[in-house]
This record gives sequence, structure tokens and C-alpha cells, in this order.
Amino acid sequence: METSTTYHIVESLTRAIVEHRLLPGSKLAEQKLADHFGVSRTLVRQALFQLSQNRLIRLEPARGAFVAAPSVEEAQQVFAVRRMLEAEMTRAFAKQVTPEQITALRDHIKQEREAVTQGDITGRTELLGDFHVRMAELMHNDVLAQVLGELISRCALITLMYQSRNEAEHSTDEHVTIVAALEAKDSDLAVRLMHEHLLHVEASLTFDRKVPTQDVAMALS
Amino acid sequence: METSTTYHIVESLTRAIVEHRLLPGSKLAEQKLADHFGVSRTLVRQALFQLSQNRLIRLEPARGAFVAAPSVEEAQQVFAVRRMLEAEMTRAFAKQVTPEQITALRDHIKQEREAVTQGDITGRTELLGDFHVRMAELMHNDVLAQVLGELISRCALITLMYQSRNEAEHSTDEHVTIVAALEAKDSDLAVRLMHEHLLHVEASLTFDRKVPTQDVAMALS
DNA sequence: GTCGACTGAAGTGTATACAATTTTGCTTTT
DNA sequence: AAAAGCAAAATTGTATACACTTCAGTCGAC
Repeated sequence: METSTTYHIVESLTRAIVEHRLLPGSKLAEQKLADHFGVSRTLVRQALFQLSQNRLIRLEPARGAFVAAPSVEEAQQVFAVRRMLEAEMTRAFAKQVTPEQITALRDHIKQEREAVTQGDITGRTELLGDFHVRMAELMHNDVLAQVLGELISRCALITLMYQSRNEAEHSTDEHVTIVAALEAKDSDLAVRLMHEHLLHVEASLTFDRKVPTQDVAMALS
Repeated sequence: METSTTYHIVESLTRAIVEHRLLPGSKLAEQKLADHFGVSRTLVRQALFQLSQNRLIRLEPARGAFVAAPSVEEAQQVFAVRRMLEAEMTRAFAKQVTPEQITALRDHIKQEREAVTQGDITGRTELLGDFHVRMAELMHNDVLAQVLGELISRCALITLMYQSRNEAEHSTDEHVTIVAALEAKDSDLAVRLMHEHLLHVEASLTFDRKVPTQDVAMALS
């Protein structure tokens, strides 16, 4: 089936949503999008369906597509799942870790730092999430990498909404300590650090919840 | 957007694939399906896209849709993820278990036994998988239930291919012991039993691998 | 003045038409 | 006889047309 044109629309809309150029609750009219991208509604509908699978928009029958306004409760559930999954992933990783893997993770952390210092908000959020996916990839388990990727992108909207620069730096620091524990093959420590890391990230999200912002945005659209 | 008609097509094709009335590798021509269901290609294409997300078919650009032939390696990766996720799920479940939850799980096991004794192969495979999803639902974590459901349906094809009646009975027995450990709030035991249970299921799949069957089917179609 | 029904505009859901690609079978060549 | 090339048929990809639902605004009744 088709991929490239539809994929381009998906990417474009994803960026717009994730960069908050499209606010939660906004209506995404098919014809307007079709005109904007210079294609027919057919391709737009394919893209919208794909975005709905990514939870970035929600589709209401006969009413159309709307930018998703993920609830904090859903994000908490996602983090509960991530703690379950990533704790055990970390344990398995520590048991089969190689020097090359450590190097790869340290390289990744370097990229994180650059994004944080340069104030690249979208980039840093993506990289902070990719650290976890990178671990899965280094274990050569594609399924794990994909499931984890879906979980992370599922609350990317929320993460972006609430994450401050301070917290981003803190996350990178924690990544460093996790890699250190992995290098030392101290699996119990690595697992504990990963668990706490995910608790910290979740806590930073739920603290300063700006729920009103969402609702106002919805009302205005 | 639309749901009911497309959903019907998805369900119908899913059953056909899972019941091996459509063999792995078979071509799914859009017009033929459209004629069969009495709808236009538009709805068929929507259904096919959805099935590709469920990994039941794979879409090749400009070539069409084919029933998926999942590899044993992929199934092994799925089971690795399930062990990570479900071990921790079981631990969390044991810590907050209520008598009502135990009753619900025992009810489910009763259904499993009926399907097994009646020789309902498709039903029993579905129910054996649903036991695990049921646990997630009883924890009131919708995200967990959904992720687990996707993982399980992802290798439903393989499970169906290789599971014997003996193994189905064994699985039900293990479910019983897991529930018993949960009732006793022995979380370490429950976790260990769940872990071993998943190892057993995976082992039963990889033992008598009939890989040639797949390839022949693909060649013939 | 407010609430409710009606009417037209706008938007989604499905079918069909057309364009582009792939597949197939025949012909031709070596 | 086997392989390569070509043309027609079949199939997928995209656009458009039409039906049906939802939404907005107005008019009328109370």
C-alpha cells in the first residue's frame, strides 16, 4: 500500500501537535488539511487514522478529528506500565551488557546534553525518551523497542506540556548514573535507579498540572 | 469516523486468519473482498490497514495485502517482553488483591476449562490469552490491559499454529496455581509461577516447530 | 426574552472513476 | 527450448462525486 505521501502528512501533523502549534481539542477538518497539503481527502483520512492509532488525535464518528487532550490519569497508567517493563528490561540488560553498548548509551547521553543546553525543547524531549528505546534496541529485541516506543510517544504530548528545563537536566543526570550502574554490572542498583528515574519523571509531570490551559484551548477552538 | 462496517470486515477477516481458513502468505485482493462483503474498496482498504496494525497481515506497496507469516523469532521476542511485563504486573496485583478479583479470575478459568473440554480450539486460545488481560483489567489499568492485549494478539497466529490440547490443559492448570498464590498474597511465588508459566507456553511453541508447513503454504498460494 | 423547531451550509462516510503500477502470458530471439 | 521483451489485463493508489449527518443561525411560538 501507500506510505510516503501519507507518512509526510502524519509527520507534519505530529510535529505541529507536539510543538503545540495545534492545541489539544482543535478540530482537524479534512478538506482544510487536504487543501493545505495539496492532496485529496483520501490521503488525509489515511493520515488521520494513523494519528488516531498513535493517540495524538481522537476520531469521533461523523464529527471529525480533534487533537487529543490526554488526561493525567492516562499518563500515570502509562508510567506504571513503563516501570514494570523497564525495571525488568534494565535487569536483563545488565546481565548481558557489553562495552560497545555502554559506549552507545554514552553517545546518546551526549546528544541529550547538547539539546538541553541549546534549548531545543522538542529535540530534548524526543532524545530523553529515545534513551530508553535505545536500550531496547541494543538488546536486539525489536518488539520491546517498538512497544516501549509506543508507550513513550503515547504520553509525549503530556511530557512536553509539563517538562521544564531543570527536569530535563535532571533526567540526563539520572541516565548517566544508570549507565554507570550498568557498566559495573550491578543489576540491582541499575534496576532501582531506573525505577526511581521513572518515578521522578512522572512526579515532575503531575506536580504543576496546568489543566485549565487545556480546557481553555478546547473552548477557544 | 466510521467504525461499525469496517469493524465487521476486520472481525470477519481476523477469524478467517486465526482459524486458518486463510493461510499465511495468501493474497488478499481488495476487489474480491469488496465483492464478498458487498461494499466498496474504500472500506476494505480501511479494514486492511487496521489488520496490518494488528500484525495479522502485511502490506506491500503497490503489491497488496498478504496474510502474515510471523516468525518464531518474533514470537520469542514477544514472550520475552511478556515475561518482563507480566512478572511485575503479577507482583503489583498480589499487593492489592481483593477477594472479588480472585472470584473473577476463577470464573474466567472455569470458562477456559469448558472451551478445552469442548474442543473449541479458537475459543480456548482466546480465553487462555484473555486470562492475562483480565488481570490487567482488574487492576484498573486500561493502558496495561491494552498493551498486553496487543502483545498477546500479536502472536495469536503462532500460538494457534503450534498449541496442542495437552498444552492448553497445562496452561489452565498453571492459571489455577497462579490464582492460588495470589489469593495467599504470596507475591514472590505468584511472580515465579507466572514467569515459569510463560516459559512453558513459549517452549511448547518452539519445540515442534513446523516451519516447512508455512513455507509450503506460501509457495502454493 | 427564552426556548425550540426548521432550513441551509459545512463536514464526514461511502462509492465510483481515473491514473499508475504490477503481473501475466505471448511472442520473439538466440 | 530457455530467456528476454513487450503488450494487455488485473490490481493498487489517488481523486472526485454523491449521500447522509451534524452544526449554525434564523424565525416563530409561548
